[in-house]
Amino acid sequence: MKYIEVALNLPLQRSFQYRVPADLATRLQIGSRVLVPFRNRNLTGFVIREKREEGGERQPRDIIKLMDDFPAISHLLLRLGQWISEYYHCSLGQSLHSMLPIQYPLKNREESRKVSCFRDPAARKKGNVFLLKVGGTKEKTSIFLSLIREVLATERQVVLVVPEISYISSWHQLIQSEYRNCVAIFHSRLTNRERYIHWMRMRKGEVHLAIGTRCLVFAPFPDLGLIVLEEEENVAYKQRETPRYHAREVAAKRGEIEGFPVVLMSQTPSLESWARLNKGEYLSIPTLTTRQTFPRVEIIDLRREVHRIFSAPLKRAVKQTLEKDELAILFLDKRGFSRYLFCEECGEVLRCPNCNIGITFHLRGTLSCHYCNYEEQSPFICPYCKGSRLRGMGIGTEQVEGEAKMRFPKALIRRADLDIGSSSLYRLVRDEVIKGKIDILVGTKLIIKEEILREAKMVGIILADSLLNLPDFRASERLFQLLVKIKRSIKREGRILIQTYNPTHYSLRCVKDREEDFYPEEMRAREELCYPPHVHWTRILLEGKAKAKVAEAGQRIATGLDERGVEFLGPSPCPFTKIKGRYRYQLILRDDDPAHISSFLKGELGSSSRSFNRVKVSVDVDPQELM
DNA sequence: AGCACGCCGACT
DNA sequence: GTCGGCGTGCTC
Repeated sequence: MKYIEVALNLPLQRSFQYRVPADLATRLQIGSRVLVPFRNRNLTGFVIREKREEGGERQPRDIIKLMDDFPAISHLLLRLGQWISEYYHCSLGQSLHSMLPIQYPLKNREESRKVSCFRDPAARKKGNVFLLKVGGTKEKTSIFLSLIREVLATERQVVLVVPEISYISSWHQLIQSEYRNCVAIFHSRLTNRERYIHWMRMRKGEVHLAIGTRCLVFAPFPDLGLIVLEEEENVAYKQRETPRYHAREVAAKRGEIEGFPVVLMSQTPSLESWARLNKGEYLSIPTLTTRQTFPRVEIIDLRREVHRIFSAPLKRAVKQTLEKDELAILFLDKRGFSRYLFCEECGEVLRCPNCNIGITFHLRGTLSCHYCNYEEQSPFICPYCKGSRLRGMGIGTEQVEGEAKMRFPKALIRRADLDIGSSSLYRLVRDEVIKGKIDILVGTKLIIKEEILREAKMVGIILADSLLNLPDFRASERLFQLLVKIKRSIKREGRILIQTYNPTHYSLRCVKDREEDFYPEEMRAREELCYPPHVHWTRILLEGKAKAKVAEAGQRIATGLDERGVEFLGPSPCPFTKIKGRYRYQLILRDDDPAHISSFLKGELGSSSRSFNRVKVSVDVDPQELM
């Protein structure tokens, strides 16, 4: 091998050619990581092709060194990377780079038995995706254990992917008892060294099981036999930076390439997965429909209540819960005391100077922006008209906490939201909950986790409308999923009280009465408006400091889309029009033909993006967030 | 993505 | 007269 093509972690469609010095030629393979000179700096890249002779008119530069003792990426993972770069419209270098979150050189210390990472999957049957609708935690864990027993018996390895780090420890404990010391853990908060150790144990086949977050779909196991995703509908499975992949889609593709099944577990599948199951693209795994008694769900019509935070029924329910010395949870997805300050004299709302959105009032006497963390002292007079009648509008968790303290002075009340900060504080609250030290827990989505919910006897949703009225077509689905999760996780004889101004909404009705009615009804609503999963969406997000330029870039893209006959919406300002000083516009491509879209993105956008001066263009395929 | 190059406006 | 913003082009 004299010449090679190298994919670099740059937003460039092309790869680059280098010459391989003779002493390295024998050790270098497709998928090897190399250090190469690039302009005036050195970059690591992946060997994606061999070349017998140089293609260009000028002599390519030499590679500097081979990073590892063995190829970091198998040819099967390389194929997966190619699929990611095509489907999610990023460069191959970018997708390969995100598959290997290791900086250290990979050393093959003891000259181990040659691990075959390069087996031929052709003989294997096609990978299939199964949707497993689970009723409760016990059912979920028992099915999972029997699945892995089956696969491990065939000497192949198993990966369990969870949405976030906090889910890992309970699974680990569950598995430890049966599979001591043969489980790898993988997530972004490991140290470089830990990550290296776990990665190597997987790669060498020293462990047969791994639990971790999103990036574990790239686990380097030599002979992977199963990927299980827990809570497949969770938004955290979508990566927010390039490559903006969805772990569910990547897992399914890897299963197809390597010939193993993928199991999606959920109590409330995403509408996407439900639709695929109905079309026969996914298969279902029959479950032991153990009909268990569920907590009672009560919907409280706030229009008929005097108090907005503690309606009469909610107050009674909390009181009863405290009398029985049980835990009550009060949920509201807004931090702070008041959501914004409003001047009753001139009508102005105090806004964040960087983000142009209402700035949240906190009891510590500050106004803080929840998007950019800008903070200032809360003024006593209106900065616009010097009036003195500033009023807080909208409720936040601090206000709920305050009200609760006033009404239940003897209760031990804790608030848990991002304002109490780090994960160590979360663990503290969790441990207090488990030890039964807390009477009332007030919090945001941060506390909607099984390990906390299962200790609760009562959950009060302070204002369901705050989730329902978000400018996102998935708002109904997300609310439904959240409520069902609460319903399945808290104590059986428990109660859920949902306060709302919209008591007849189908998300609420279905949680209360017949859960299975939700999917067809939501599906109809989506079809009418051409929303996913009926069509695929691709979002083009434009960001820049000069508003006019951002809008202009949007217009130019719109013109290009028109010329190619791509069906799209926009350009329009995003619901959050300005974040961290940057104006934001978006276009939604909703063409049914992915070829249309990809030819546009590759051609028009790829070549002309540099002329969109000072405007950052990003493409998000199957977006999960449209704010 | 970076970074160099080259073009026009306001300043030690 | 130059410093430096910003648009453009290139990277084996």
